[in-house]
Amino acid sequence: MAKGRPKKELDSSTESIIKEAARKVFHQKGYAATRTRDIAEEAGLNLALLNYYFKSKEKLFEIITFETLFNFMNTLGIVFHDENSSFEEKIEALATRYIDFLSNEPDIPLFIISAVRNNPESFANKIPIKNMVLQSVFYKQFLEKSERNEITDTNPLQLLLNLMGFIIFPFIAKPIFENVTGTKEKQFQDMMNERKALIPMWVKNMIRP
Amino acid sequence: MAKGRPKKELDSSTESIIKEAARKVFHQKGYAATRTRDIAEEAGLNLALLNYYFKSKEKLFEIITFETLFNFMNTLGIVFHDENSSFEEKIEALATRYIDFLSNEPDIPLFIISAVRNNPESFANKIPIKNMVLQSVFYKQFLEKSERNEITDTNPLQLLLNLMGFIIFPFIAKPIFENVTGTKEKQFQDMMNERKALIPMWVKNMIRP
DNA sequence: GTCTATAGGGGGATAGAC
DNA sequence: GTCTATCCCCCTATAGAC
Repeated sequence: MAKGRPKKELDSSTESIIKEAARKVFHQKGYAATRTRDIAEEAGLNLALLNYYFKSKEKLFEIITFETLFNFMNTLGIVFHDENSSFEEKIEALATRYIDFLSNEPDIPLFIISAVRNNPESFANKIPIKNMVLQSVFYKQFLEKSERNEITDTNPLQLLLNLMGFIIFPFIAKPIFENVTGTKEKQFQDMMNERKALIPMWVKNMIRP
Repeated sequence: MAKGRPKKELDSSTESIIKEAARKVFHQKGYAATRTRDIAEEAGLNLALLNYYFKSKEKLFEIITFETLFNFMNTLGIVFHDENSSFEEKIEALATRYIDFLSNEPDIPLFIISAVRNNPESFANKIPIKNMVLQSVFYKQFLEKSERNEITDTNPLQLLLNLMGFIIFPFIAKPIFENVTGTKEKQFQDMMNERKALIPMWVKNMIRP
């Protein structure tokens, strides 16, 4: 375990150090506002090394964007395609996993949304997200429920939007929310953990009031 | 009506033209990614005029940010403080107004969120949003309902988060959503209009399942 | 591979003519 | 008030020493 080279990341090669630094800074500030100097400084390395390993700021950004997006969507894919869990279990798993994930990396939603917005076409081509959702076990389970009249005519796309909104929106709105309500970091986190149980309930009430 | 000078905007003074152009470009691309040259071009005017009227890119951005934020929060304030409407009516009014508003200006949520994120302290000082929510008629009506046991112990902050998420999240997620589901502009807009009636229902189910 | 030094270009801001 | 021309800094990228 100590000997076998780790399959990914966390090795201390210069390349990985730069990538980690780039990830951090890009996630925080987005493409336009980050300077390559910020990344070099964050990495504790010289600016010239970025170009040596990654050719340009843009290439480096593309790599980070792809990995971030893939990572994010993969979590969704794994849960959505699980043959051995019920519809309800999937919702609970999704809420729990993503809330834990986003609690550690709250900048990711805004980063992804901005990246896609600035480059919608490249996004569509790189990751087969369409299939990830519309051909998932989750989606099929929803349609089956609907056919068995266990659902009071709810548009599945509205449901999907709300489900993802329940999970993601608080992290996006966090800075404003904390300002408006006077909530502090810890309270916010408590609320997010509360939502792991609340979201499945809300979704249930939504499809079967 | 034609003679009385309009109280605000839409006059064709150079200053207003620049501001409108700045609003458009800043909303679309954010601070870091817009060049003052973009704004000048959008306005059909010379670059030097921006500095003549607004001193610097940063000052111009501050003005746009303040006005955008004020405008957005004001809509919320008006609805939340209405003494003559019920709790349920307020939710419906909020959904309808904001969905119409955001349908015309879908870039605003992301703009505001990014602006606040990059400058949280200046945000808190400029607009008394805290009072706007926590001392609103809306909030009081919620607490009264809660005391009369018309609500099955729902955290008001969770409700607030969900209500705003129902309205705002779709517009933030729009580029990704359209990609993932293959939805087109018109379908998306139909879904948003559908939500004007759905949101009050969802909220109702949330506090009284 | 890693550094220092610098080229090269872009973008915010201003001088000065009209 | 509005324009053209230009300054000058900052940032990305690269050349070249070690």
